[in-house]
Amino acid sequence: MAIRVSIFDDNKRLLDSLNVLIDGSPGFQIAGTFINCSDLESKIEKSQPDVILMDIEMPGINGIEAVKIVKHHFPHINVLMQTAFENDENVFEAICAGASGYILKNTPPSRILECIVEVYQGGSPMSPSVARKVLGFLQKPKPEEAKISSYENYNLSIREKEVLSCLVKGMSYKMIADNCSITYETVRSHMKNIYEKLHVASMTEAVAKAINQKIVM
Amino acid sequence: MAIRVSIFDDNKRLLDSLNVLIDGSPGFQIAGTFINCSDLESKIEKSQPDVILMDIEMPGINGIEAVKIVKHHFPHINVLMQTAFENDENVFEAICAGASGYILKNTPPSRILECIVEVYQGGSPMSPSVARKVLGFLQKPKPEEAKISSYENYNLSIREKEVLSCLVKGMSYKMIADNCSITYETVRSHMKNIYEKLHVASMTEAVAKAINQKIVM
DNA sequence: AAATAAATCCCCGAATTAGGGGATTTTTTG
DNA sequence: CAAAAAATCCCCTAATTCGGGGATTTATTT
Repeated sequence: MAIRVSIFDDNKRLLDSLNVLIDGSPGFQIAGTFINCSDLESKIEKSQPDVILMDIEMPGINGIEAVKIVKHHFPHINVLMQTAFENDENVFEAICAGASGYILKNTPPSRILECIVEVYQGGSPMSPSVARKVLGFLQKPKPEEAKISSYENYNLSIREKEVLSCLVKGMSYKMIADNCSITYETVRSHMKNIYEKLHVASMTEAVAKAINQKIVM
Repeated sequence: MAIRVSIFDDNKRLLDSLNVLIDGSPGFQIAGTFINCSDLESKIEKSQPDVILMDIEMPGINGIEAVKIVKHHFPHINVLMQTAFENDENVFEAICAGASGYILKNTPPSRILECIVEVYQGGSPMSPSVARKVLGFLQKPKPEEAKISSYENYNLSIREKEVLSCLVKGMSYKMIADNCSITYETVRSHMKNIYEKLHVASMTEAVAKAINQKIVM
């Protein structure tokens, strides 16, 4: 049984050549070709595709919005994104939106067919340069965390961090005192030091800074 | 100039066949073949590879540990991981460790050569099924966030959100009143409503919840 | 048109926090 | 070992926040 493919691309010429390519290849069948995403759901319901080939740059509803809609209403349909430009935000957003693959428009026709099959089989073909960006998203978080904890080291003492984390949980001085088995006055003392080290002057500021700067987890 | 490739694989037979494949292909050159990662740094220094083909499952230092060492001492060398099993943890860890590509052992020889070139050129070739897992890592966090903002909709009014965001910035009631051009008492009134909607009873709790639940940005 | 929600304002008293002073005892470290 | 840092405790006053009451004027929705 042939893989049914619907294509969304505002470039009429490209749309046609993809149509010819896919429909003319054994094992593939064009379910529908569309130059925009208006009335997207009915277009999909009528064409009943197994795989959608989606251009990112489109007037009106763009490819990323479209993927969100598709995955929301037809989660079983796998979407292969196609783009001329590979900028970080687009790649990231498309993936988060639920795209199953991401290839560049300069991908050779034979490879496009392979990618459609791979997507259909549950894989996620990506152009190597796109894949590198994707790996970057996963690898980045590491150094950032390192930066935060090394760059802005407020060098709070262990007790101070403990008190601060109690504060973030919403405890009052009294509760913190109880929790840490120290007196109210000691809590106050720690708080004063925390304020000085964090350069803040209120509980709320301290909490906000503690969370945002990931001083406490 | 040929791409210099070093291979690490504990399977002697596979190592030999990869050696023959790569060294026998134009544009490629074997820099070294090794059945384990002991004394890794000197092995790399002596062989001077452009790309490393690294098996994950190895006795002693495994492939993931090895990547970490490689990327730490020779960040310019791109590592292509190769594995028989594609379990989530390995994929994730290898990527975080700094691997540039990740292919399965059943990848056909011609494709392996392509992948080496892609890695060498700064791309990140991945077997489609691996890529799908990688996308999964990025897509997972989303639904959580979506849950938080849709599931737990505290339906704060616009003014309440405004007040809350001032609070998160560390403002006092007075400052908020000034900032929003309302009286101190109105701020209090909003705060009471916020506390009720958020199910909290102090500024600190409100701030912590606002940040953690991403109610304000 | 009536009901609901949002936004605004007011008062009181009790509780909590902030800022300014201290001081003592452990640890840690040069 | 001496100096520095961390952790503990205390008092006073001023400022701020919290939990109860209210009330009025706009939107918004039904």
